[in-house]
Formats: sequence, C-alpha cells, structure tokens
Amino acid sequence: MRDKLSALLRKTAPKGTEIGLNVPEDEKFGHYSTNVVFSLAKKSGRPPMDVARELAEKVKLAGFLKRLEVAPPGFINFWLEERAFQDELREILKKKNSYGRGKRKKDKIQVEFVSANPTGPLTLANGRGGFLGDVLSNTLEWNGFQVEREYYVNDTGNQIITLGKSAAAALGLIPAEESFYKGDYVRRWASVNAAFVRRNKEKFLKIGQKAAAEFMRNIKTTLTKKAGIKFNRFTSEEKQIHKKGLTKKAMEIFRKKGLVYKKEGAEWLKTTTFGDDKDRVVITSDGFPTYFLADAGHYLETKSRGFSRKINILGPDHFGYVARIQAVAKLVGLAESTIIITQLVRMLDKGERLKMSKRKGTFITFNELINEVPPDVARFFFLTIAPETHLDFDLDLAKEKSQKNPVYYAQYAYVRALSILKKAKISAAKADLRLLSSREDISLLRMLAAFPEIIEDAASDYGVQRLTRYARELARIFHDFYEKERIIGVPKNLAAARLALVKATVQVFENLFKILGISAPQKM
RNA sequence: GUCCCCAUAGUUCAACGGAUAGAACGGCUCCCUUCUAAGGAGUAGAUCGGGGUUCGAUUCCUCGUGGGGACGCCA
Repeated sequence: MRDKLSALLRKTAPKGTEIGLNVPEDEKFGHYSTNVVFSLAKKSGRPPMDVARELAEKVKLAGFLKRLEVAPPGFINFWLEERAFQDELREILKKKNSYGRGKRKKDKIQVEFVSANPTGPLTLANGRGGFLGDVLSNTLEWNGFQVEREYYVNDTGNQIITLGKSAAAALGLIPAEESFYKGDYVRRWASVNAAFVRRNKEKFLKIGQKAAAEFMRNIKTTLTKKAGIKFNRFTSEEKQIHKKGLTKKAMEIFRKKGLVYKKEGAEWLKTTTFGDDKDRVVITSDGFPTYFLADAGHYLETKSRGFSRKINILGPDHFGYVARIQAVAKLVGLAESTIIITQLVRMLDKGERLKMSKRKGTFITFNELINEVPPDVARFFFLTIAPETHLDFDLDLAKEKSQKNPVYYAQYAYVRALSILKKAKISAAKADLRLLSSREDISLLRMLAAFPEIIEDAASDYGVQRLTRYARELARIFHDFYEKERIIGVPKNLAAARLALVKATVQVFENLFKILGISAPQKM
C-alpha cells in the first residue's frame, strides 16, 4: 500500500525528491503522512504550507485515496479507501505463505555470525549474535535476496595452541600461565582425554585441535538443535583459507597496491589509509601469517564466490577490529560491507551483575540459558532489543514470569484466531469484504497490510527488533478485535467476511513466526 | 591515556530529524452464563546537565557527568 502511494508522490513531486512516508500513531493524521514538503520548501525558499497546498492540488485523488489534508506546519496526510485495505486482504489470502515476500533480487549477501572460537562454550553475546544473524538472514531472504549464513571457524593458530597448552596445564604437565583458558570445561576435557594429552605432549596444536573439534560439536548442537539457529556453511580457517592459498592471494593484492611495508622484521599493511588508527601486522617477524591476514583471505573468498555484500555480526570485544576489516573489504573489492557490533549481555542475579570472563571461566553460557529458558522466550527477548544496546538479562525474572513474556502474548493471539477457524462452520470463500468497516475491522486490516512494509524496512536498515515489536502490536490489535467483534453467531454475510479477516491474521502470524524462528503453537 | 557503545516511566526496552515520546512488567480501579481471561477497559508515571545546528532535536554536533567495553608481532 505504501509503495502505491509513494509511486504516486514520486510522479507528482519534482524529480529526485526523497519520498518519506510515515504511519502516524493517531489516525487523525491519516493512514500515511509525508513530510517531503519541508525539504522542497527549503530548496525553493517558500513557506512550507504554500508548497504543501500546491503539491496536494497536484496529487489528483487516485482511486485508492479517500481524501488528503494539508496540516500545519506542512504535513500532507492521506486517508486510503477502505477498498484498498479490503483488496490487500484478498492479496493475503491469495499469496498465503508467501505474503510479505519481496521481489527476487540478484544480490547475493553473506551474513557471517557467531564465529566464536571453539576454545570453549558459547557466551550470551554469541547467542545474541546467533539469534540476530538467524533472523536477519530470514528477513533478507524474505525480502528477495540470496543469503548465505556463515560461521567462520578459527580452527588453527595461536588460540588453538593456547587451548592445547591449557589442557596440558590442567593435567599438571606444564606450568599454568596467565593467558590460558581455565574454565571447568578445559579440566573436564583434559581429564577425559588424559591419555591422548600425555601421548602427544609438546604437540600443543594437535591437542588443541582435538579439543576444539569437540567444543565445536557442542557449539553446533547448542546453536542448531537447541536454539534453532540455521547455518549454511561452517568455513574452516585452516582448510578453506590457508590450504587454498587465499592468505597468499590477499597478500599479493596488498603488495600490488603498494600498501605493504617492513618494519622490525614484520610485514605491515597500511590500514591507516582507510581510517584505521594504526597499521596492522600481516606477517609476523617469525614469518607466520596473522589471524588478520587469514581474515583478509576470508573476505577475498567471499568476494570471489560472487557475493556483493557481506554483513558481519561481531561481539563487543571485536570493536577494535572494525576499521581494519573494512579496509580489507575495500581492498578485495567487496561492494558493500557492514559490520554490526552487538553489545554485551549482562546477567542479573538477585539484582547483582555477574562478572563474566571466558578465560577465567566465570560466566553463564548460552547453553545454560537455553536449558533454563524456552528457546522461543530467549529468542524473542534478545530480539526485542536493538543490537547496539547493552542488555540486562534477569534470569530469575525470565524463568518466573515466563508466562507473561510477550512471546506468549503473540502466540496466544494466534491460538485464539486458530480456535475461531476451527469452530466456525461457515466458509469465508465468497465473503463480501465490504462489510468489514468497523473501527476494529479496519485497524486489524491496516496492521496486516503493514506486514510487507515492516519486512522491507527491517531488511533495509537491519533493524530486526521491528519484527518483534510488530508481533506485539499485531497481537494487541487482534486481542482488541477479538474482545469487541464476534464472528460466530453474527449474521452470515458478516460472519463470512470476518472469518476471512481472521484467516488472514492467522496467515500473517504464521509468516511472521517463521521469520522470527519461533513456534506457532496449535493450542496453549 | 586513546577509542567505541549506552543514558528515556519504579524496572527492562521502543521511537527514517516530525505532530500529543510508545510498549511490557510492576502500582491502583473495573470486566469471565459469550469464538481459549496466557485476554480486555481505565488510571498514575520519563527524554542525565550545559551550549549549538533548524521551521522542528530523544534523535545530529560540542563540552561535561555517570555506567559498560576495547586497545599486544593474541584471536
């Protein structure tokens, strides 16, 4: 609906005008409202009200417009014909489980998320990134993009060696060091695999890789089986990047561009050219490629596999990494690169913040959270909050009050709607939709019609919290409708029309739940 | 020390630079012979403090205050 209106305005307003359309809170400002006039007025130096009146004159009342109004200081508000909403209802019933999908687009987008080092269990921030990546990928897919969901596995290098050493130290074979991983999970693994560790003493990479492989299996189970987060590809740093020579290729590109220099025996990349605060080492003085160079190889791989866009979701500890990654993205020729840094998740325990550290092993794992809180609840809770906001998670509250969690509110609305469909003995097939004209009917229709717009918005600004918020709003409007309007027991024609409306509501809920990755319960 | 994120109702969070700042939980008052009350109706309650940019600022810039985090030839 918005697209029709915005097309109409685009035809009328001067070329190149950005058409911004809002949905006002209060219907007295219309179904849609625009503020384009302000920018036009500024350009021409004329009073906004004059420009608004002139533009409003030109926008001939199109078939789907009921009326429009110029409101000070220069808004134009539009009211659509009820017929437009009724047509949209037909559209929902026709498109069914593809209602809300955007046009197919050629762009291939890679979404990389979680990518936690397999040196231990997942943190809550990893889980947050997991849900975000999962739903963002779904959203982009619905909007018509081709999406690959990737987990980049750092399965070699120093942190794996450190893991191997940590296991050896846990058995008392070597003295412990500050940098070692000290969690219970290391001790547990080491004692179960004590024979292997002893047999391979000094081969720390080998020990570390065996441990990492096992931790990786646990990570996969938690993410995919328990939390329902989907991945298409687990990319191995060792196998897919180093062994395929991509680090070398990346190095060649950098050399050709004259951006590499030697200093103190190491080789440095001039990332400062791209806004980084200092240059970065790519080859150490011992002659080894750094993790950063591997990442460059990884970005090169993404580019050469045909992706025009990459979205990388990182945890808060990687903030210092953004500038150099963006430098690399540019160097390998990726058309668009976005990095989303999710902020910390803090756990509250009886009102107190728990300090969490992976190295020290004092933290609540994502796995523990998923075991205690139903996945639907955890997912919805994490996704309601914008990623750049710090999140306080009160575990007691989540468990205790889980019945009151907004996810149940939405699911309950769905169940209520389903229940009507089951009990109604009439058909909605030949309903006369013109009968849907009460305030509650129209509010619900409007909310349903907003669904494609929400997806479009979320896909363009990656604001996934729009979807959970929409779920709550749709539920609220439906509950309200349910209280005030009856379906079963009203005159047949009206009942049929309302039934069509309920059917459409069920459909939109199902599509929405699918994108959000939460279940659509048949009863509660 | 340098850099990043955050600051909105008692609490946890929303709000492309737009009109009267929205929800949820928690308070208080009502509503179940009616399609599932895990629901509905009502009520009280907020933009950290200075400056600036403009028709308009919770949003942008700047200074400050308070919280969280990152800064290794680790990843």
